[in-house]
Amino acid sequence: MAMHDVETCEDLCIHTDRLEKVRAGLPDEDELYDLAELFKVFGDSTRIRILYVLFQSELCVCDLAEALQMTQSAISHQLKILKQAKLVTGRREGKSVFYALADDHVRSIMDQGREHIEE
Amino acid sequence: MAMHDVETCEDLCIHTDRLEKVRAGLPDEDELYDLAELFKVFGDSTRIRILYVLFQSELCVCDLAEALQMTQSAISHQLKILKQAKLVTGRREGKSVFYALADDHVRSIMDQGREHIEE
DNA sequence: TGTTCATATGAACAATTGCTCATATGATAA
DNA sequence: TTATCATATGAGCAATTGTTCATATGAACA
Repeated sequence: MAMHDVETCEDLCIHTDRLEKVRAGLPDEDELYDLAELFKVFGDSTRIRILYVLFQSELCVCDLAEALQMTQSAISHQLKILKQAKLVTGRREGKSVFYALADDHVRSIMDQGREHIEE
Repeated sequence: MAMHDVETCEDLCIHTDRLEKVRAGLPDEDELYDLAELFKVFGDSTRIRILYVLFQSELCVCDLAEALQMTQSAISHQLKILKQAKLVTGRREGKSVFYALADDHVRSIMDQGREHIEE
């Protein structure tokens, strides 16, 4: 047999019919990338904790820092990421900025996650 | 006023009543950590693409590598992570190992994510 | 048995990430 | 205005992560 592409295994292993269907059914590359970026935001325990705290009450940055026993700066950096992902919203009130969950998707995504963990 | 804890902001900012309720309502530290770990698994576009491919058909490692145009080694490493998170299962058939989605949580978590992105 | 082939895995490296520290911004109050 | 206070942000660093490369494992078959 002649030399074949080193990136792929033997012909017997490749199920060409399946691969065609699979490629056709895949969403856009961009959409999958964005989806991964979204889950990356959920993939940090500090941010998860912030979101869970906001489930219960909107809070200012300072209160969040106190609740989670973390630096104001650390919280602020993470809030920026959460805001960019449209998971939280900020509302200015005097000197403080109060943060709250942006919508119900946040809650349902996290609920699904917990269900999976509990098996 | 006497010197106060530099880690917290002024007393006026701390909403003690809210903080107490919030702390009481938080899930275990461990559970939140595990949840973040789960989302971390979804937070990579290679793994997201693997999962989407497996939505449509179970495939062996070699086929996955071909479908996503990636090294067998890279795919294998990622499959290990997906398997540890119980998102996929492996089934040996001769020399090949066929991977499939572990359960329906995977699909619903990703659907929720896509809904959020589409706004 | 020994060979082949699909898969798994350890080490190494580059890229990314979360925190800290210092400082900037921007609103409030004197 | 100037001072104060809550928040935002840039630079730097340590830790984590995804890929590659080389090699190990383990099942099938001669």
